[in-house]
Amino acid sequence: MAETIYKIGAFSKKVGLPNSTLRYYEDEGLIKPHYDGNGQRFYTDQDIKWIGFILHLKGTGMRMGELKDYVTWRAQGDATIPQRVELLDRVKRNAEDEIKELEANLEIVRHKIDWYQGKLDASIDEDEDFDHYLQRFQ
Amino acid sequence: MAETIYKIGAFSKKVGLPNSTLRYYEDEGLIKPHYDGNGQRFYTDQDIKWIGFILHLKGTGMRMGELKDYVTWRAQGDATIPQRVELLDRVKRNAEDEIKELEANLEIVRHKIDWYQGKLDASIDEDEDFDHYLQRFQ
DNA sequence: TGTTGACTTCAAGTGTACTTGAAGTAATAT
DNA sequence: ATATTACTTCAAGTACACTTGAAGTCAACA
Repeated sequence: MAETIYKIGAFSKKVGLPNSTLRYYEDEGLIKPHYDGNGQRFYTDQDIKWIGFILHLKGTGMRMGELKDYVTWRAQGDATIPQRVELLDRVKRNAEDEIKELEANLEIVRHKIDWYQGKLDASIDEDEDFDHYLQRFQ
Repeated sequence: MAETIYKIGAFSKKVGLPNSTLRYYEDEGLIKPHYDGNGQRFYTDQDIKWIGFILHLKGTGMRMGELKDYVTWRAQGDATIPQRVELLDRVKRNAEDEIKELEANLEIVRHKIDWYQGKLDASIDEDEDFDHYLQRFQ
């Protein structure tokens, strides 16, 4: 089967990122599309996979700078695998911590919602209860 | 027992926010410290609790604008409880979604780490395996 | 052939949540 | 008394990750 190619507009729709972002990522060295005889970019299915992976990494909180490091290391071959693993592992731990924190804060918000809903049924003095409530989280 | 009061420096240490942030929050209407005869702010234990709650709300992703709404509604009394619950509930759902997304992305990163660690043991062709690996997430 | 739409580069602008700096007054410590 | 620290306001600056605008070239279709 022949290789499918995408110009920036088509690729943009395919991966769900605006053209501007694709150019920006290219400027930053995260993607390297090919260029045709007229100087227009085109992308392949390989690029779709790669962008997908980038988005997963970004989705765990990886920064542009770290992503750039990763790309650089990847281009340098297997010798840099330890660095890459270290980076991924740090990002992983950060994401895990973030989830824990989110869960904890979420728990407070859930309690507060419950408390308000109780208040909608039976009218209690707000200030006193709010204090009492908050004391549980100090 | 007499009421403990804190000037901004002491309060800053107590709640873990820089003075500048405390002034900023005040400008934005999130906190209302008292002022002494010399025009200097002071805070009470009430304010500590309130800041604590604010930080929990921010920790779930609530924006300044939403926080301002919340404060405004709170000042307006019980009639605005439905709005407050609606806001908290939206913030709650956003946080839950964010956690789910983080978990999903984290899963990809964990697999990738495992894969790299396998690669450190047995040398496999990177490009082929990377492709194969990525195909599982399309 | 013309016009619409997609593409190009490069610089400047945007939003969010602070953070820093300037310039000065007040309180505390030696 | 004086030096140091804490405080004040207000405006401007910062970081991050894009996003938009200007000014122009190229391609596709009626």
